[in-house]
Amino acid sequence: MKRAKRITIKDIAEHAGVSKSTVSLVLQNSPLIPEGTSEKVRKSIDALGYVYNRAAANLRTRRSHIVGVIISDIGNPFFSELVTSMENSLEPHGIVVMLTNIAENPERQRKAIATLMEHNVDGLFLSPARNATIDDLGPLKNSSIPAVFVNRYIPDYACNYVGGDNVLGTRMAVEYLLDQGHREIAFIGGDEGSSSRKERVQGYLDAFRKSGIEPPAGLNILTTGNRKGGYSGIRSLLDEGVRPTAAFCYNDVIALGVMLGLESRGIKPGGDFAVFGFDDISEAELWTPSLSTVAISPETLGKRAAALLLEKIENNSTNERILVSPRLMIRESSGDSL
Amino acid sequence: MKRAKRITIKDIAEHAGVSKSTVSLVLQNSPLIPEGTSEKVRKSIDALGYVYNRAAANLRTRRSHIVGVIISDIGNPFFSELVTSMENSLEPHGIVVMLTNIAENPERQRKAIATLMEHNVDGLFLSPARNATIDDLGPLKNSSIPAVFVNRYIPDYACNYVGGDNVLGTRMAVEYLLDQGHREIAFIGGDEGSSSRKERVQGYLDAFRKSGIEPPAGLNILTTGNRKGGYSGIRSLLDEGVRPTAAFCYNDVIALGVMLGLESRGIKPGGDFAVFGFDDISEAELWTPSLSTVAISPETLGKRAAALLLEKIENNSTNERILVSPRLMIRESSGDSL
DNA sequence: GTGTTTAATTGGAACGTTACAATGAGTACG
DNA sequence: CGTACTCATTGTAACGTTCCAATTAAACAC
Repeated sequence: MKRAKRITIKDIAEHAGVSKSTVSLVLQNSPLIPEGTSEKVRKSIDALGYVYNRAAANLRTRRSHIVGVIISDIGNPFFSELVTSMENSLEPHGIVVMLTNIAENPERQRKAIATLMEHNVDGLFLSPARNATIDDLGPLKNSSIPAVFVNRYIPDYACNYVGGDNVLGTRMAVEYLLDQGHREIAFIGGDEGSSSRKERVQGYLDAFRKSGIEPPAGLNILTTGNRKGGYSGIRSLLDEGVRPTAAFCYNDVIALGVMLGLESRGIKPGGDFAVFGFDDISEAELWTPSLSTVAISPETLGKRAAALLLEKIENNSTNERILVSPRLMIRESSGDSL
Repeated sequence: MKRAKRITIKDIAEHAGVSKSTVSLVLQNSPLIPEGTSEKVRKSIDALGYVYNRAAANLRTRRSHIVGVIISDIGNPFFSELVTSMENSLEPHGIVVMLTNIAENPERQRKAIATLMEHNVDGLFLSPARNATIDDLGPLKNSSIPAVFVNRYIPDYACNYVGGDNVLGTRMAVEYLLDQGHREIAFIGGDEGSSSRKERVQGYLDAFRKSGIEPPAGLNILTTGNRKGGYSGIRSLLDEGVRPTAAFCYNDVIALGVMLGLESRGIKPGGDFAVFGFDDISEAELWTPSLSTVAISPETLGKRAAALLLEKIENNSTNERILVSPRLMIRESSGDSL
């Protein structure tokens, strides 16, 4: 079956009795073209069912109107909300999103970057895989294409960055717990090496230090970043006989798992035990008990990131680093004071 | 700032002392090229930091290696899992995904289709907006580009389709509830006009009919498709004084809302009241009580859809309609028999 | 009328790749 | 030694746009 011949600008030029240059000008609605001509051309466009070929135009203009989005783990609702927000902010500018999920795999990240660059993206959002290093940036690292790192960044690599203020957010939450009278506060979850975990631990320690209280020992544990991680994390902690009164969790998903784990041991989160999360994913509010958490709205993050990238695409100036301040969402899971 | 001159196939041809045709052949690792030459070329590629320009190639080959994905609502985890699965199946084929979220808006759907077609996608996945009609397909409807409708389709429009078997799945669930002794079974949620709601209602009625039982009146209500919809839906039903003993919900998200709504009225889902969902999103299993539901795994759906689209891209044959059979996931929320 | 300005239109060279037909250099055969 | 092959390589015309310089047409001033 012969592939149907594509209708091109040239065909519609013939049909309308003008040159292809004129058609091109109409397409970009240039002020040079008087109403009469452009209407004639538009009629031919409808008549022949022409569809614009952006790839061809791209070749000439060096602007693809595509941005790449590389996400470490779309399974996580935080990231899917983030992507949605980016897409929403970009769509009005006629920019379309190429999405790649790398499932925390540096190898895939590398490949994704290469592929997106081959597709000529105008810019790139990158939420790098955990443990990714400069080498996992592939051809991006000595290219001039605008990139914005979101939510995570790569140590020792100068870049545009938009993220929540991890240190501040965690400190606020832990200070809140301290105010409530808690002392044995566990830090649960996340895995080593991620920059944001480091920052959150930092905030956790800062809160103690600023209050002149010695942080408890043996209560800082690593887990995988999903519900199961939180679930088994808290259980193994309890199994060791340690009995904290509160837990600050690396993120909401883990916190939900922690709550399930507590319940499975007959401990009532929000009643007997205070639980704090981080992210404010949409489940947080609707869970029973509702989850107290540090809100860095993925929506704001996406908006800021989009604005920043658009600006960098326009005029590629120096790198910027934007920290959006978190808000404390106090709900049922953090309970009343002791 | 002058935009850095792009390194092209021509530059590396010069550098390697061959013609650009040869370089092109190396790039496609053609068997015509002996090891020596290709190695020489590859060295130049590394040395100059060349990156392949797919848009240019595309112009010649008419294959973009892009597929478009249009999703009615990515906020819904079912769809984000679906997208993830598609992306995973496509990535090994060197195909990249262009994602557009249309937020159930037919206007945006139309625009999305047009934009993706301008970008020359090799194929299209489409989960159409509710109430979308043939007209909302824009240029797609008389184009020959392979499209696969997923999870929803447009009435009276011949197309490739991959979806769960809504009728069967719902019938299985409602038959289960009937077996348990329930008679006053509500059908909650979804909004009118969506084809999948119609099918699920169909299955609901079929179950009654096949058992020779008259379906209850006044228990079939519409809601918005999110948690809030389920929450307020069941509450307003209870407010009217109706007292069903079980609810089949249009989807899991609504079912979770229904459970919250029941609890807010002192009714214990799983104990006093049986709740069934549809979709088996990942929360279903982890909620308390865990949600009984009809599982159409978005992962399988995505895989099947990807396979189908790939095949259609290879050889555009006649339309196919694939229904994947659901599985019943019996968990706590459907309780014990009455 | 002629010359000058302004407004519309157009030809053709890019953009970076691939595909095809053509060329050249070996090698083998009779 | 000429012919016929094979194997590597290459020149060049596409692909569908945009952009620039050039052309034509129309409008105006004197």
